[in-house]
Amino acid sequence: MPDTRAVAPLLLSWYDRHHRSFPWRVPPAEGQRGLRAQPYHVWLSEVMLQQTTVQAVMPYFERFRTLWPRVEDLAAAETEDVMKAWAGLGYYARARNLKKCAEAVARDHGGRFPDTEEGLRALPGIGDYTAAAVAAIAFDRPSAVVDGNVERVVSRLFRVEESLPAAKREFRALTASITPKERPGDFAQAMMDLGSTICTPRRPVCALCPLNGHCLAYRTGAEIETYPRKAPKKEKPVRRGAAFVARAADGAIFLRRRIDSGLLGGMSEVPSTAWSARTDGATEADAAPFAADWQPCGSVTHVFTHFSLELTVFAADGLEAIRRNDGWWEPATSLSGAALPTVMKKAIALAFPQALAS
DNA sequence: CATACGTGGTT
DNA sequence: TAACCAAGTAT
Repeated sequence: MPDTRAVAPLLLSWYDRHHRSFPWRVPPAEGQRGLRAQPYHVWLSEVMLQQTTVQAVMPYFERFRTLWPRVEDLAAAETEDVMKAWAGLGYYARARNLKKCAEAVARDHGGRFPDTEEGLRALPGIGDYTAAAVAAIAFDRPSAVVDGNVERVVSRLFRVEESLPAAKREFRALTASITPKERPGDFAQAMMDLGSTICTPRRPVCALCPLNGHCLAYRTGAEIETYPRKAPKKEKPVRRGAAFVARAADGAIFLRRRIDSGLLGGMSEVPSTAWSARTDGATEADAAPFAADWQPCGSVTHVFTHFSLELTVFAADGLEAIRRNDGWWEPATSLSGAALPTVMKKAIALAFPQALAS
């Protein structure tokens, strides 16, 4: 077994020299002087970073912080504006829960985030990972912060043979065994930095790792890339459907709002048929939301987490923007700022290449 | 415990 | 290029 006491000092020393800088972070030197990142910023960044890359998150984080500087501002915002600001980041339940969480903090906690893992865990959109991360980073709690990076580091450090997701409990216990009471927030961020820059999924740079002297997988000559062990994945089915992009004479595009639950919940869309597993290849101009001169203009493919979608796109142009109760005509000038998920932007761009240029 | 839930980048 | 991956959560 690795010497669990030796890990944290080595890792923190490495972090002091090699930490990455982000808008939501406080550098370790300032942390040592007692400065802490704002819980609101830590929480916002952690939610955005769930299953999402730092690069993708960066502009969204800055945008949210500008639009809503405090959690009370976010709590008071229009949900539709939050969805618009989140559009393109994916996993839209996060945006809905983000708003609910802000409201709960403002209403039930006087605008202050709970400072314990348990208190945080009870809020919408905050699970085991985020509760532990916010508790450690914002409130100096020695919680076991386990994300995908940490699972990878720990699985190699201790050469864990059990597969994910069954190994979750073991990873949590092992992480707790190396988490220090001093600087737990820096330790958590250091583990994640190590996982994303040194202990990478493929081609890890073990020669530069501050923990290589204690890493069981490294010391025993194991095939390091094969950790963590994972259960085999299921293959993605293909679903098909049709989308109808209607443009008025003034350039407005007809949009609808999807129901709050399920895929792309609460986001905007162009009228579409259901997405089925049907493979007969029929076109369905007759499934259009209203009568018009619908012209087929090709198809777009979009890959979701658990299926691929092939969307046949129909377009109609120069329509009279008659008022309808099942949607609205989004003006050309505001279309690019609408709450449109990427798949819908693809469909609109195929029908009218300049529509989203704005 | 398994499944639903986005998107864009990398290999 | 198909596969894999990225700071997970809710049900």
